[in-house]
Amino acid sequence: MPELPEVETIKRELQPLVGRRFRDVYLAYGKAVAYPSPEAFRQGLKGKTIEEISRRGKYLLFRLAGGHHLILHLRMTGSLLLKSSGSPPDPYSRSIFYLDDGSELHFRDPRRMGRMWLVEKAEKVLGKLGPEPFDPDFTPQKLGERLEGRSAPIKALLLDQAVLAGVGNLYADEALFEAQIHPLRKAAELTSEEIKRLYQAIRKVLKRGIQHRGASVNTYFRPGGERGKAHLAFKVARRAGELCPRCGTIIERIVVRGRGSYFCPRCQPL
DNA sequence: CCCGGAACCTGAAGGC
DNA sequence: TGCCTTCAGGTTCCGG
Repeated sequence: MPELPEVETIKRELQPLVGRRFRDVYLAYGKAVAYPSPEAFRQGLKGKTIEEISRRGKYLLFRLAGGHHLILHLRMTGSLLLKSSGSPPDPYSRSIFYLDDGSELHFRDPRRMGRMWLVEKAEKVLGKLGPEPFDPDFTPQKLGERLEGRSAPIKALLLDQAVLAGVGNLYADEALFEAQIHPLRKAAELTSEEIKRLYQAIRKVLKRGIQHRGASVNTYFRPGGERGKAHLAFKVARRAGELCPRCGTIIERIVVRGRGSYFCPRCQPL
């Protein structure tokens, strides 16, 4: 569930960790380490200082002194909680990073889907990602080029991280509603006017999500344990049966590529 | 290469 | 009260 606005919020709120050093790492769920082995991961982190914390798509990056990168992906239910030393244990804390000032960073993940990497070159993990929605080089024309010749539903391509990085199921629905485009429209058949609207809608809903510090629809928490408020501003996502805020029609739910997709059948005609 | 469906995971919620 | 089904969704894998 953490999408770009949630990961961006976490990145911003973890900035106090820059300059801290990893004292040790506890791994309760070895499979969460995607690369290298859990033991090499632990040994590789020990004693390393965090020089920078950044985000790319839905990935969180810790650049470490000496050139390595710790990369985390929270997938659906992951969250990172900053705690003081000796905090009561949480059964869903799959990893605990112990820092040199006594604080602890808990990787909490009920559904065990989150993954971690320790690599020299971040490109090894991030290589296939599409453009960042807020990159100045990302324009409506660039979005159009990436949709060219694609017959898949636009909703499916918005979720494809190789097309565009950072958009997930909730913000995809919000962006399509904002642009008044049906989720099942074939991408290649969108007009340049619609692509421009979609481009603007994507940036608008992501920006709004960041301003609200993320959407807490289920297990998303900010590093201090607080919830985000972005879901309160959602217009169609997860709102089947409610009324469209624009025209009053009942919001529908369909399945696109196995994902629940919410839209207004009147504002977003097929 | 492109597309769509299944699988990975587990807790919450709803039906009977 | 309890069992069963459905839903949730980011990513990867696989077959067509």
